[in-house]
Amino acid sequence: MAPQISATQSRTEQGLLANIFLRQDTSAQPHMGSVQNVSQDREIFAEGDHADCFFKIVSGVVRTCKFLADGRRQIDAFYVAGDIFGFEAGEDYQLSAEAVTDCTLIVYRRNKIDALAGSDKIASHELLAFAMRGMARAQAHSLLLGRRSAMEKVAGFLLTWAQASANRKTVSLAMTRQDIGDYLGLTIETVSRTLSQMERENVIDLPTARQIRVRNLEMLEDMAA
Amino acid sequence: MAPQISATQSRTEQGLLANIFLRQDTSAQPHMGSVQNVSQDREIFAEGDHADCFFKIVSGVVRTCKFLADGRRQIDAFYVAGDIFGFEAGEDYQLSAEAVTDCTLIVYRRNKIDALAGSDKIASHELLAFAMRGMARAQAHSLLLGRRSAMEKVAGFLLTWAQASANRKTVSLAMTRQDIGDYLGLTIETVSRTLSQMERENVIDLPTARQIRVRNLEMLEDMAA
DNA sequence: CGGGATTTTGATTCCAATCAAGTCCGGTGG
DNA sequence: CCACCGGACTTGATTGGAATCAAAATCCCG
Repeated sequence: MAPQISATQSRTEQGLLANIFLRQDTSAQPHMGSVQNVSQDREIFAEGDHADCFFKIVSGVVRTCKFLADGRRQIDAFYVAGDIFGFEAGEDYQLSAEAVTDCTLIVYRRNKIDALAGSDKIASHELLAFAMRGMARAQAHSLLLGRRSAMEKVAGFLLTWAQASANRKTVSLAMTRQDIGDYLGLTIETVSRTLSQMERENVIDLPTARQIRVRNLEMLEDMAA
Repeated sequence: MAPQISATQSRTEQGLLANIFLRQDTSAQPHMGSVQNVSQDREIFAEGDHADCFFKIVSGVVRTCKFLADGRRQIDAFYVAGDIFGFEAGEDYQLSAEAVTDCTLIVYRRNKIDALAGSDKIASHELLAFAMRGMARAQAHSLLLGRRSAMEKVAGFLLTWAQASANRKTVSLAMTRQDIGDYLGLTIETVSRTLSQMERENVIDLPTARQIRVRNLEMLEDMAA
């Protein structure tokens, strides 16, 4: 199976990085990255596993998360088509990764990276840019979690997805309320109530639970504070 | 606002600094980094400033933070001697940086980095490692903020500093309760109450407000969940 | 010492969690 | 096609933990 990446490739920062690894990858060099399908809710890797691979998403949505002793789950990030995840500083994965939806992934062996980073000027530069943007993403998440109301968190979350969405008016959420709650540090009930309240205030429409139409973007931005 | 640095020294740094950037620097290359002193609570750079410099701490503590419209402040990170901060992916700083204590910093011009990253294998490799560690740090902060009790947050915070501290038994906090609260998403009252409760439970001693002696590390680790 | 900032402690309020029913699909089989 | 099932979601009532409001105690630093 030949990686079908062109459709999502041009997307954002990570597309740049992908160019490095994938520019010669049509099907002639399967060792550069093999394709793997993962079905919904399946684990891709677990916290503590040896991090010998990293992944690029062709299609689908992935979450990375940690599980606490008492069963609580915290989601660190969601990744969509074009994004790279599982790229670790140390030997082992610090987080687990799971498929939010059925996914198609390209798997890369990690050992190639060190070689590339040292030998290829452009590659090393873009690797650095990728890591820096990962840092910025994690920082943005921290800022979304600290001392903010449920309304501000949910509004911020929706804005992120609205911005990523091609059509800014309607956002399709691949994840459940539980996923959103575990990402924002809220319960499913609070997420649901907050969305309902936004609907009552004519900021959004909820045609279905997973479809969100932004009626008043400006008001939504104000809510995110 | 421009970096208001009560500054003076401009000697070359001699080895305290990033081994990568300066490993060949004995005294022959003063252009590599100048030294600056910043006094307590002074701003080092502001969110939105053009990010033409980054910094390495020789001594003192620095916080990076964001200010919300209503005056709330969120601290993203604390940096101590040896740490590098202000290293940005984009053109501008995403956060402000302020001196928690009087600080001595080494200032690097950012444009040198792109050159280094491309031309020097070892430098580019270590730059990448730095960025990846920054990502891991930001992720750890997110995990500390999401759906955790005040007790868990404060315990986690203390553990971080206890681990960094040479003598693990006594932690000297450079920052105020307000700083800790703004880092953990708690009020000063809650931070104070939580520390008091830990003292009542014989987990820590508080000889002074800023000195914390860990009496029962294991219990503290349990509290961090 | 003295005075202001920082920290601690106390009383009350409020937002989100928890507990508890419902409701709404989306799929499946009769 | 439709009735039913089960999971996901919404809504309601109550509780609980941290915020807020308020005041006292302590620590610096001159």
